[in-house]
Amino acid sequence: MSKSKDESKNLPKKEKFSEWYHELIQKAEIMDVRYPVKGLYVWFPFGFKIRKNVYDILREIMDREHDEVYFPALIPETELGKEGEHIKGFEDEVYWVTHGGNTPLDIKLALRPTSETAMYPMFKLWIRSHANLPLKVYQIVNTFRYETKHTRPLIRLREITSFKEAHTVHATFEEAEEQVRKAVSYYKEFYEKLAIPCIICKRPEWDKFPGAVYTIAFDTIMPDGKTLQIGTVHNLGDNFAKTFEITYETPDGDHSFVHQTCYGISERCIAALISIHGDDLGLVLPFEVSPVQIVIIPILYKGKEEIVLRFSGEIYNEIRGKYRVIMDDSDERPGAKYYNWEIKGAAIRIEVGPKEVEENSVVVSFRDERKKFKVKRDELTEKIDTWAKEMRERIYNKALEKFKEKIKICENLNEVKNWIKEGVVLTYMCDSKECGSELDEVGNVLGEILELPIDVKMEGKCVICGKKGKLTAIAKTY
RNA sequence: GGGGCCGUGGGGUAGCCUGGUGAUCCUCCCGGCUUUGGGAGCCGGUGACCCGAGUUCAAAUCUCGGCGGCCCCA
Repeated sequence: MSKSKDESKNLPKKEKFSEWYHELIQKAEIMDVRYPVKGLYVWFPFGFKIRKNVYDILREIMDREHDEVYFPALIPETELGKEGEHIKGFEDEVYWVTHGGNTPLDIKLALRPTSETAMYPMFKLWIRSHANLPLKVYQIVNTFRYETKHTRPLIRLREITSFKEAHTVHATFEEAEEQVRKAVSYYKEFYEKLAIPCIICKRPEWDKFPGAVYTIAFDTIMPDGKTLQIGTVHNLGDNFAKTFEITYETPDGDHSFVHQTCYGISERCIAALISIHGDDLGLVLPFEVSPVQIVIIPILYKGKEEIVLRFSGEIYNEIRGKYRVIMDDSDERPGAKYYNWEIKGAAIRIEVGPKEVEENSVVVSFRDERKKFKVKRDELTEKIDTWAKEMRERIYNKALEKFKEKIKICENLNEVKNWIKEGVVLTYMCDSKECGSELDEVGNVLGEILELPIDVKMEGKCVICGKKGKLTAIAKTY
């Protein structure tokens, strides 16, 4: 085996995160990056299966109290421009449809950068009385943003293909507040299932969603120490209600503006999934979302093919109804198959050779640990659920360890400036604008911490002025 | 926002400076033989100079523009 052969087959090491990510996306057949338009990528069948498994979880959570809907992708300029702050936040990155065939359109149509302005004129028609409230809907759609910065598959896209956006409407601000709390707990549950540790914080005033009263965001920490925003929850107050004249009749016959929230998660959740758990050999996925939960590899010695295939076939038939399982009886050597399924994150590998047939056992290996051990044939099926659960816990704990290593509590500005190059800074910040913008020049102020998977004191002295401050995260961001 | 580098079979590359040979090597892929417990071997095969304009007898190579990609700094 020559060195050059090795290099052309292997992934770059994960320490070179940017290269690793770029190649893994292709080698694991998640996305084809060769589509000839900047910022647009193609989902391969395998990648799309990951997407389906992940979004099935998200959908299950949403379906508990939201109805799924679909609003059009085109928004008339007249609606998009109604909310002043909102349009200011997006106008530089809107794609416009200006012609129907060769005929210029009277009113230009925007490809949705997000759907508030598509939905809310309709909400005005839907909502008439307090009996119509609350309204809770979601949709999973593509959205378009003309990104001028460096685009990256799943992370910075011109077409976001998988934006789950929920929109709710309530009678009062307090009810909207309650919905925000629920949304945060839903997203927490979602990311726990994906074994992704998150920082939950309240975005500073200058970084909130355009048109919102406030924004709560989920960020995770990528292997290079930069953070990735992977979910947002906005309390819109009655800002949009006033713009779009969404009112309801109260029980005593008055008319009031509604209060709204919206919250979203995009395919960045899959970027996080891949980046946080993957290793030098490829994808590592929690059992629940892996497209190949179990792969059976028969080891076919000459003359023994038949007994080995029969034995592994029986196992395959026994578990295939319950799990996503593949029997790899292709004409490759076992070692090559191991590598191929490791890059794709097959969670459990079962090896069956002549020895196992004789002993009535199998050899099992978990993708995250890569040790091999023997299991009795009859005990195999009943153990899978337990293994899956333990694997998710191991993966989460490992992710949490790495997460902790990249966070540091900084006592002074110098420490902040040094650590920002390595990872996420936690420090204390007062609510004055001056201190905020001073810190925002060092890194991006993610905001006041609401929740963290590690124990830290929530209040302290502002790192700039020394007055009373709150625990705040600062980081380089994607 | 500013700067730099690059575009050659499906993937990775040599060739470009100094224009002219049958465009190099690895991998993938296809067919055959053989083999199978961590990327086997041998034989045979398919497949490429980003697009457009220009210079020239002649362009992968030089010039300009477009499109696309990568990296660094703010």
